[in-house]
Amino acid sequence: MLTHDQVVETLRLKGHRLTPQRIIVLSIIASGDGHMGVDEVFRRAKDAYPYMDIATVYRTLHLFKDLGVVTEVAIGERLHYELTEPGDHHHHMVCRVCNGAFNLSPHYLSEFRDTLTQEFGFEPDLEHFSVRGVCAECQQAGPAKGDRD
Amino acid sequence: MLTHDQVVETLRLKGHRLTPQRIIVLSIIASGDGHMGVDEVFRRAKDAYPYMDIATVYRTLHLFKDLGVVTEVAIGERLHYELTEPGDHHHHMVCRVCNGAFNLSPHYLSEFRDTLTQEFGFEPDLEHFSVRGVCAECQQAGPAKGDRD
DNA sequence: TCGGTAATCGCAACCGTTTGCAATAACGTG
DNA sequence: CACGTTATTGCAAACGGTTGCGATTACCGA
Repeated sequence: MLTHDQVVETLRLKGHRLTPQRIIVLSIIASGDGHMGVDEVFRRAKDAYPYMDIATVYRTLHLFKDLGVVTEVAIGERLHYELTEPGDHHHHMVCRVCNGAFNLSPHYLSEFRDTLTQEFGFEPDLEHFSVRGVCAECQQAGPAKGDRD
Repeated sequence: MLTHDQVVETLRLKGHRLTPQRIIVLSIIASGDGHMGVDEVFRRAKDAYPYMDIATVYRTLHLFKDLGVVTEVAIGERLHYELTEPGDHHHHMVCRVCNGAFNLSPHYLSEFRDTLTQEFGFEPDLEHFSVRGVCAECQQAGPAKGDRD
């Protein structure tokens, strides 16, 4: 997991300013133990700094994403964010029942990528690939209730 | 491709009403030669019937999707719709440069699905899978200009 | 053919997210 | 350390999409 200092360094290197708002958003994401929704980041950020605006949270998260500092994960319809783990690039399987996110090694996608490239010359964007479905646990717990959406 | 009568029959069977608005939306999608964005459906529908509301278009498209009459395709950030081709269930590769949508046989995904199921017990939702990327043509045309987004 | 009833509609308000803009403030330079 | 430049902010308006609601209307049965 990236350290606070590494993130600060990344900002400086790319010529971005180190504002209190960015530090707050960063520390909030770092303090969570996994992916976090925009609304939760905003709520906590506003606690820490009442003038914080939701637009700033969005802009900061997008900046961090572009810098590779945070990773975007689609949970249900909403995007969540987590600190990037350098050297542990992975995709996600997201359970539509419990909203749990499970890591998926890129290795499982390389075959698929190769097929598309070779068969169709199509170069897929798979960097932030995630696939929805139902995890093993929820399949055992849920089927009696009728496979509803 | 589904015929007008087949769609009407599907509506009746499930107890949905055959309103002018639904007929208009249906005929608009049927008249296009591929996927169509919500805004285009709305524009044409309003031409045909000026009171047409965007909410009605959305509700109608969602209904048609639930009934399996139309298929939803994610083009860029927006959803597009096309008449379902029964017996020709396929996925899409969508080019992020030209926004073209190319069909992808389910066969190319079955291996991926099996892997997830066997390795993780995860049952992925792949019915409306689509993958973004760059098509062969745009790769040849574009690289000189710098692989921008 | 004519109601009665519930599905559907148009409208307006709302949601989460993005964008334009003027005010603010981070940071390099002198 | 003070200054000027310019990225960044907070705010408000706009965006695409959804939802609640009262008015309308398709459809069934009499």
